[in-house]
Amino acid sequence: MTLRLYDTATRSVRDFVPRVPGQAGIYLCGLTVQGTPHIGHLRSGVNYDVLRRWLTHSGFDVTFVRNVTDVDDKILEKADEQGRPFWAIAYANERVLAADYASLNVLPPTYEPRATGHVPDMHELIQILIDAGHAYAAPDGCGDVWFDVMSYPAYGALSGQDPEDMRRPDKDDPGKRDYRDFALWKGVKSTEPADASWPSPWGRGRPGWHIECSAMCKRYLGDEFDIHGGGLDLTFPHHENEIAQSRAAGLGFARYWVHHALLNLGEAKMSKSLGNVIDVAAVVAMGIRPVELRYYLGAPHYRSRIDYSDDALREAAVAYRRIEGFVQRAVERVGPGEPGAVPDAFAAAMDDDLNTSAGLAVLHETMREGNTALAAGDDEAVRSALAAVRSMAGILGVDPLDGPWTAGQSGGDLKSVVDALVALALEQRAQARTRKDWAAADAVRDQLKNAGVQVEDTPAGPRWTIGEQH
RNA sequence: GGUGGAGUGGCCGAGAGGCGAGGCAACGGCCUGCAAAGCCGUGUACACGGGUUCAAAUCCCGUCUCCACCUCCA
Repeated sequence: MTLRLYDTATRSVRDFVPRVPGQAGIYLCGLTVQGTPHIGHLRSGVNYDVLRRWLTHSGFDVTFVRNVTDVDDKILEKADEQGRPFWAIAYANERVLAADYASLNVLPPTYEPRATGHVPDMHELIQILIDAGHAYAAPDGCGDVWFDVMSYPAYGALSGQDPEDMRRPDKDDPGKRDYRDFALWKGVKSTEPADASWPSPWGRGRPGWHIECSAMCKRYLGDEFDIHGGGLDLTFPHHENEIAQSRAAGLGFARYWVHHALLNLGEAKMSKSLGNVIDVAAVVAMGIRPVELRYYLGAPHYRSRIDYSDDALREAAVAYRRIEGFVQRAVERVGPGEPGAVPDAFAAAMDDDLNTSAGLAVLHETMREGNTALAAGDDEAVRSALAAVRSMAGILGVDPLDGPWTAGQSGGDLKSVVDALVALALEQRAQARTRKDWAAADAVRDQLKNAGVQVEDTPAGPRWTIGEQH
């Protein structure tokens, strides 16, 4: 079995053949840190984290690079509004992003380069393009450098756009030769802060948006690499421009283009400018834990649009708690064990363009067998179901026993104190039950419930959990 | 106007020519003092209108509705 991925460039599902056998280089367009992330942004991180985990599971040595765009028009705008340095704003937002990713168990990338740290790499690439006749500095000496779109015949191939059909903007930039040309380097303007510009052969300025990705791909993944990912909304112009720049500069660039669908809220994609935004904090305020949010974001296929709703999110949380419940009960019975091999059907689903929904169906079926084994007291079957469930959940990044959600959960001293108190209460309940004094027994259970402790009777005696049912 | 995509049972959500993915909810049953959890069973869904085919949710034609991109955007 080999992984098959949908490649935007060819509009087809293709076998994944790495450039170097056994290795995979992935570049994911990260965020422009002009604000704090919402859950739509986070979907991107989750989707590619699953791709990365699956490749790793499949035996690949994965180099995963996700950039941070830390200087752009909007960040400078915010800096101006707030009277703070642009870099302070960018970095603060980057920290929130990192914390959100961590809370969702999105693994840190192999490297996370920032645009501002790669200005010389960009200059190098821009000079190559100028020398090759694919770029030019604006004749008025303002410092802008433009890419000459019509000099690159394949322009539009990735996104299926015909340059002839492209809308002409209302106002043309006077420095451009053609309205389709895009900026490689932006000359500093008098209104912009001095600390947001860098020297260059064409005058002080800052990076055009697209060039940073081309430069960082080259630096960390080489002239040609395996997979370039990003949101569907980046296909044009961003990725189209990246290809044009890189190929025009003689680089092989990405061999596969993977785009994930967006998350909509109320008939439009979630975005700050529309104000239809939900972030991790808002989700947590609903009583949904980050792991449950991850399950929600990762369960639909990555190329399917998610129409966000509170109800769907809550439902996903319930589904996840079922998995968690099985794992807890199984662990109580046979111990955590180790994540084991993945069922063939799961592997087939994942190899089929990362069909996480079909994979989840396999997980649920395995879990049902595990529950049956639990009821039958077949420890061997419980062990193997647990191992399989854990490894499948692990690939999706939601193994209940592995992730930031397990940190501090054992609770140390507090846990043993609670354990003792609950045991005391359960002992009274047991005595009441022996007397068949159901009212007294149920009163104990109800009181525990009010305190946040759920009691369930099992063949092996009562077990209790804290605060999972809602 | 151009480009790409979507409309699946009460809800979420896979599938893409032929045995009803999976989850949530509901109902019936088993288990239980009761409950919870779990297990078993029940639903004949594929926007609409035509067509191709022995067979269509899946292919073709047309219609409607929606989304994304063509400007910054995960």
